Amino acid sequence: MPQDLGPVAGLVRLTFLIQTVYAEVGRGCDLTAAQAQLLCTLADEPKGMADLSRLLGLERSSLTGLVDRAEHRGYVVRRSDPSDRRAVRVALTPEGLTAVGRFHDELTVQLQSVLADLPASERKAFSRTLGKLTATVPDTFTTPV
Amino acid sequence: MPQDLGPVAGLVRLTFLIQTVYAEVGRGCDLTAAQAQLLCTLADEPKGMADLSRLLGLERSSLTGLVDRAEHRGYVVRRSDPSDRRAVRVALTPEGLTAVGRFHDELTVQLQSVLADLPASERKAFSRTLGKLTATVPDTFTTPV
DNA sequence: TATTGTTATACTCTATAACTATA
DNA sequence: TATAGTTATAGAGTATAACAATA
Repeated sequence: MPQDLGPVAGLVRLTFLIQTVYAEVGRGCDLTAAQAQLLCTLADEPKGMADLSRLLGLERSSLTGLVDRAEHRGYVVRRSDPSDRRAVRVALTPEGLTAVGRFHDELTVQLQSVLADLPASERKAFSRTLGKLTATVPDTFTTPV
Repeated sequence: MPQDLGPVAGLVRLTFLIQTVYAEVGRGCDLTAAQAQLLCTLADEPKGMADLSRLLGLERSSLTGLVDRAEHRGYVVRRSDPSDRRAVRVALTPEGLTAVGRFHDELTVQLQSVLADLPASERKAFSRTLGKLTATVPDTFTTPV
């Protein structure tokens, strides 16, 4: 019965489902969704506020508070950028790295279980299509270093 | 290059993409994402606060404020439930129906364009898989009456 | 002048806990 | 007692506008 609602409704429903899982896993790691996304974005390397603004799609002023709170919780630090005295580099602390590692692992488990009932061939085809659709989306789920 | 990140990363990226489109379309209709979801959930028929709480995955107390703001903007009204004097029925106003119609149409256009580059057969297979994955997700994107 | 980031402000969203009224 | 909904409170997220410092 829910099969023929069309791809658009399917996209909306899938997004709702993944958001819910994302938020639940975050809560289990004591992270809000926004914080988890921030930490994931920093998983590969430190970034400036302007980079983060572009990658996360947030205004720089919104980011100030987000980074403030993450810093206050000990997950990130602001470092000065030696090559530009206006800029800061936001980097994960060891605690931040641990948190994002846990988040990444648990989210992987949960999302794999969302896909678990699909036949392997269908999962593979689905994955390939996902890759096409998101080719231009910034990667906010890199495996932490 | 982004094709072989695996299905889990693909799901996260797709969700990020759809959320962004959802929020942008909402802004174009002067609706936040939460408000748009509320109105979409009411598109088929009025519902009580407890129903909405379950469908949207929000605490009833959170919903009070969400409905307050939507009511203040003229999109919904609270009506008393003749069969239970504790309960209210939240219903779309004509303005709310118009707003959700505009939102639904524009989101449909934008999401169709996300899928537009897929070959028809691939889009069909993708849609079918979406249906399977979201069979248990409450429908928050019914076509408005 | 343009860019980097912050501050000030306001609004929205959400949760927990305590409450009222009705079933 | 259990359920429907609200209030009080607090914290988080986000945007716009104005600003300071540096490029």
